Amino acid sequence: MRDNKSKYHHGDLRAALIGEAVDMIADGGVESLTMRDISGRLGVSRAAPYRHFPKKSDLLVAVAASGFEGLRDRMQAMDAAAPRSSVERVRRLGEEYVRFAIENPAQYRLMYGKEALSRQDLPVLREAANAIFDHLVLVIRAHQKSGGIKRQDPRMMAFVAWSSVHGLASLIIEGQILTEIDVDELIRQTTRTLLDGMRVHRTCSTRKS
Amino acid sequence: MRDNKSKYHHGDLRAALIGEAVDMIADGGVESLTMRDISGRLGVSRAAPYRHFPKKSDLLVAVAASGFEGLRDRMQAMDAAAPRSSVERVRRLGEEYVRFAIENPAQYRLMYGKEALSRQDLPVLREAANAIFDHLVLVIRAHQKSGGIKRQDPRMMAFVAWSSVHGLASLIIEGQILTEIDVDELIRQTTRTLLDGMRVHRTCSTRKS
DNA sequence: TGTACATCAGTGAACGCGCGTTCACTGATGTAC
DNA sequence: TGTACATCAGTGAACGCGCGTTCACTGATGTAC
Repeated sequence: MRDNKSKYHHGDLRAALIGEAVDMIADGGVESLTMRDISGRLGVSRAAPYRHFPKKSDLLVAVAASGFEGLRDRMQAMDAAAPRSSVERVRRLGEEYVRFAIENPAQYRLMYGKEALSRQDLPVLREAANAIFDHLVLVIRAHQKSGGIKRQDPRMMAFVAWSSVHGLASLIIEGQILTEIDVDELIRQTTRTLLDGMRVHRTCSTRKS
Repeated sequence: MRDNKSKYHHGDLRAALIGEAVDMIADGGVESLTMRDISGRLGVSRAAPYRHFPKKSDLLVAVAASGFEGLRDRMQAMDAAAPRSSVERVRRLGEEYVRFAIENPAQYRLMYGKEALSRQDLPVLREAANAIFDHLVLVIRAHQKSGGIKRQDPRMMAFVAWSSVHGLASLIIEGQILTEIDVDELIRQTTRTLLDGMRVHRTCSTRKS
């Protein structure tokens, strides 16, 4: 594409920048992404990116946004793949979430961290993140209707579930899990504990508070 | 102390640096901590800190270390406060952990994040972090002996528990929890769900896998 | 179909800033005699 | 108790680097007639 063309006009520098940025932060984290470096890698002058992203943070926002899109697509695809029980839906959603984070650690950090971006002020990112959370709420609500789960505020329960998978994802990403631990097994145990904990406990369980 | 003394020798610049660094990252995050700025705040020349910390990262390590100490002390104090049931011990430990993170967000991020520090290579920090994790394992083991909990690898269960509280702490710290949610209630729900999920489920529960 | 021209996406060099860190130095302190 | 001297913890100025970003510019593209 770029070979048989004059190189003066890149073709789709905007998309190329986002793609390269994703690769770069995947390799060395957000702090390794510099405007000078990314220009060099794409064989373009240092000023060129500024045609598409007036500020560096705008590029980072685009990277985060593409991350949210990717995660949303994966979760929706997973959920639409086959008709399943509501337990199974929640479990698979959680596991897919963790898997995404493991596969895209730096991007995940960018999406849910505070460091590089002030997500609060950015409606675009806010909506993207909310869409994913809302999907979780939806599935949990369905699980509640199926009857095997506590009838509490589904948003509250969604936060509890999110805490669990987000925490697991973070610990893995940040290298806090000891090597001798089987990560796949840990993921299974985590989702299972979560689902057991959300379930209605009948006569045999003595609740504390 | 510094008033009635000559200001040439600071007295305990090392400790003052750590203290001021904690304050600075509490205010504006790790990225707001600069060697120039911290010198100015302590009324000391820019080169002075280098007498005590040859590199900036050494100061950050000290800050993280003091964070681990603080967290460890709080957890041990909480655990030693009064004789309690093993459920209650696990619950309180979890809640105290989250509370520490909420009160010291930037320091917490420094302790368990990868960004600023490469904890892997630093035996000091590694041990400090392990001490805290080991305490959790200890309490979980005790809870297992009391009988109301699954008899799985306690380290695995500790990771599941840690995921839960670390995730909750992270979400709160990073501002991901919607304002309309009652955070205290969320903390309670999270620990309760965790404890319920770890419990042995008898006849009334149909386990999946 | 050919030409004039506005617009757009690049170039290459440079600016300016903030940062970590270093340097030769100097004032204060502790200790041996 | 007083003095000589090694050692330690500061000073103040500067170096050098990498970074985001800007500037006047130029080549390519699309469109009206």
